[in-house]
Amino acid sequence: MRHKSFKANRCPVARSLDTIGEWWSLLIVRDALVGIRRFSDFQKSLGLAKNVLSTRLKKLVACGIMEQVPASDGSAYREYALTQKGRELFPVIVALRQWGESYLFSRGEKRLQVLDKRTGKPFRVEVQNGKGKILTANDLELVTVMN
Amino acid sequence: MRHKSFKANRCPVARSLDTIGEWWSLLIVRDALVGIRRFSDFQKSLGLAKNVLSTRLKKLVACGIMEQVPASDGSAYREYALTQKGRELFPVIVALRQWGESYLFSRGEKRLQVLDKRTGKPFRVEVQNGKGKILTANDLELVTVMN
DNA sequence: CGAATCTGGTTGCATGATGCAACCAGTGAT
DNA sequence: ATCACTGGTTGCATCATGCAACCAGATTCG
Repeated sequence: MRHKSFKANRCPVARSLDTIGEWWSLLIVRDALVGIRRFSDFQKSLGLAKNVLSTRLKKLVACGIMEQVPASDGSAYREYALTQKGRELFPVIVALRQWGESYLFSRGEKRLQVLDKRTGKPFRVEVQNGKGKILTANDLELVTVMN
Repeated sequence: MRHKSFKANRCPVARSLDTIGEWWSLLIVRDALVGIRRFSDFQKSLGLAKNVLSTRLKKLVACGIMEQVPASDGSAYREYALTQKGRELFPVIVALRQWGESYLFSRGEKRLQVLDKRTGKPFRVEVQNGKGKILTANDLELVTVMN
């Protein structure tokens, strides 16, 4: 049985997961964010089966997160590049990274990190209200709105 | 063949997805964040098979994201509550929500939204460096650090 | 108190998704 | 001209998911 789709769900979180919640999808976006562009490089970096990579890339292209572009080295091959829609998954990746750093590494373990190119300092994500006040899970209230 | 585990991966994003990247897991956390606590309420809200819900909840408890606590109404039943580790997935959920709101709804479509309880205004997540400057995907550089 | 119902699951089964290996056409390098 | 690399596709075995049936203990109803 195919697993359920959340495409028609009213909740944006569910729709997002429907689009990029499959195994590997967000890791492909993560790799793309740090500059990986070619099929074989994604495969080497991620170590996933080629058929699955193929399926995932097709879906990412189909939903406008990535696009196929001519290779940057002038060869006849093509590369995969993030669209604006794909680049805006950046906060999702950073939020996952931040949580993983906090809770899933033991002391002394090596880990990869991203830094601000300019300052060399790590990133943070914060949830804020309009005024720049930092919010936590206790501050939320649920409503339905029209787009 | 069982799908690959990222438990030993150096990348925090991969480890996070290993922990909460399965179908339904983040939606369970989303529901828990807005106050759902009981098995049957999760099932009603999500519409997933009971055996899968059972499996997911067990895993979430096993990895310290949720815990079983006595029912708040004094009955003999037990409820599921988020731990601190679970509540700190809040920015991940908000980031997914924000992206979904931007890209996955047509004009005029109804959608659920979360608001700041106090001000009634929507949340935003922002990626910042230490100084409060807002960053995008172009500002990042990848390094390996020791914990 | 006894029966019905609700809660929180478990078990079996059919089907879809994933990983692996083999294969293949077009491109590029020698 | 040949040989390897790139970017896949196809087939197969196994695992995960959804669905339905079932079940034990707690609660409610009469």
